[in-house]
Amino acid sequence: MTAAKITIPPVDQQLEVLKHGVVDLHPLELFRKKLERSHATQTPLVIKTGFDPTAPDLHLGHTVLIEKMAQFQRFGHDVVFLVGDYTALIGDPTGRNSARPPLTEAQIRDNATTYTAQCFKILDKSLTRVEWNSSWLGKMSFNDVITLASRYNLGRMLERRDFRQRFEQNQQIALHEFLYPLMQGYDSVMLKADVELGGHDQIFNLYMGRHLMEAYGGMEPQAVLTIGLLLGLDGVDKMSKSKGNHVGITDDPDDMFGKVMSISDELMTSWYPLLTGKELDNNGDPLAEKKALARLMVERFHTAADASDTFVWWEAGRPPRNVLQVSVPKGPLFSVVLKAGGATSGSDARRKIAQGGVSIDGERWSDAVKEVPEGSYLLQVGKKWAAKIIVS
RNA sequence: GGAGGGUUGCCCGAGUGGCCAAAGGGAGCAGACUGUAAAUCUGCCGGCAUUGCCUUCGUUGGUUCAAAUCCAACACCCUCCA
Repeated sequence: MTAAKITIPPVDQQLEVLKHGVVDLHPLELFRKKLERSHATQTPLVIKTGFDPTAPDLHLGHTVLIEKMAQFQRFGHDVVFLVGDYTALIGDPTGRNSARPPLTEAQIRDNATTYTAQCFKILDKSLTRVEWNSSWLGKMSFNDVITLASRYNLGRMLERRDFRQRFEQNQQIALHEFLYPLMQGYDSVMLKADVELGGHDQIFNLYMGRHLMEAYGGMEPQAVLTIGLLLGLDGVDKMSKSKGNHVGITDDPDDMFGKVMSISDELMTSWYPLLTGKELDNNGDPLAEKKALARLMVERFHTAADASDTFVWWEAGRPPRNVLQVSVPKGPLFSVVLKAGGATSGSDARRKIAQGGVSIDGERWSDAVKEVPEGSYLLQVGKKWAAKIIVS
């Protein structure tokens, strides 16, 4: 154990922090008992959290969970970042109404590498144990799989809402999808997990871990702890990269700031406590609160300097950055816009011009075929794009 | 093995012979407005082009003056019965 130097504090001190933001902590008594034993013997608990490397980047939704892991870590526990590289071959059916397309092993490798690197923006790398579940799942024989599968039954599998719905609606459920929860549960057996953390939608899979730990030779089952899910920017669905409603933790500062600024006031009330661990002051100025949150996020995943830089940029009305210098041949306006990179096609350029989105040296041009004379200008297309052009 | 349903633009989804570059929604883009990249409103939303032209509705071929729409074969997907 690498965490041996940290003193594990008394139970109540830990519980107070660990319970914050938790949706479900079950069974509480068992959890308490584990903490007590751990404190008494100064033996870290094994805290398991699995991540599916199905998309290459972590987003704010993941970070809520990772923050929770960090809390356990600060209390001296043995935090395991489990890369579900093998389970990713199947794809978690959670929340899905159809089977996921399989990923190639190479994709999974790449994704997992960036995942683990990104999570160390929050976790202490030296205290984090990274495990890959292919290291045991990949070695199982068909016999082992049969044994595993025999520990559960169809009826209980169909208790799970995703499966039941798909089953009742006559949608396809590929047989291997049933294996997913079993595999995730088996990970807990192999890790001898004391606690598994997950998003609240993972509840079925987490309980599977408890079930299998008991089924495999009567281990003490893990406690499960679920976290509220962070909604996506749309305020409707859970944040996910595939829905495109996410804030990636590698998003550049401007983008990150802007995305946070775009959320509704209503969404703010659920985001704020999840991301800051503090309650939102409902009497505060909503705009100022949101700017503060946006700034905090940039600071957390970039630097304080980035955060203040972005803030200044935002307050200045978001002038275009990275104004490139481009040389373009003389010609009609639409072709200049296209060649300077301000439009994706000639038609696109014409549209933008017609709609009043194009200006040269601050003056709006509306005639797409008017010749731009030789010289150098500042070309702006829309509010976010600009280039210094040299027409020759 | 048998029966049936499906494949439309970035996504979802109408469209069953001409009025279809293809309804509607979402996303996106431009503009207006605004405490906000929220909400709302307006317009755009295949490509080339200074009137017009070219390519698109799973693939290939066919019928027709004319096809996303009809026919045939093929591919892929799904459902039901066994």
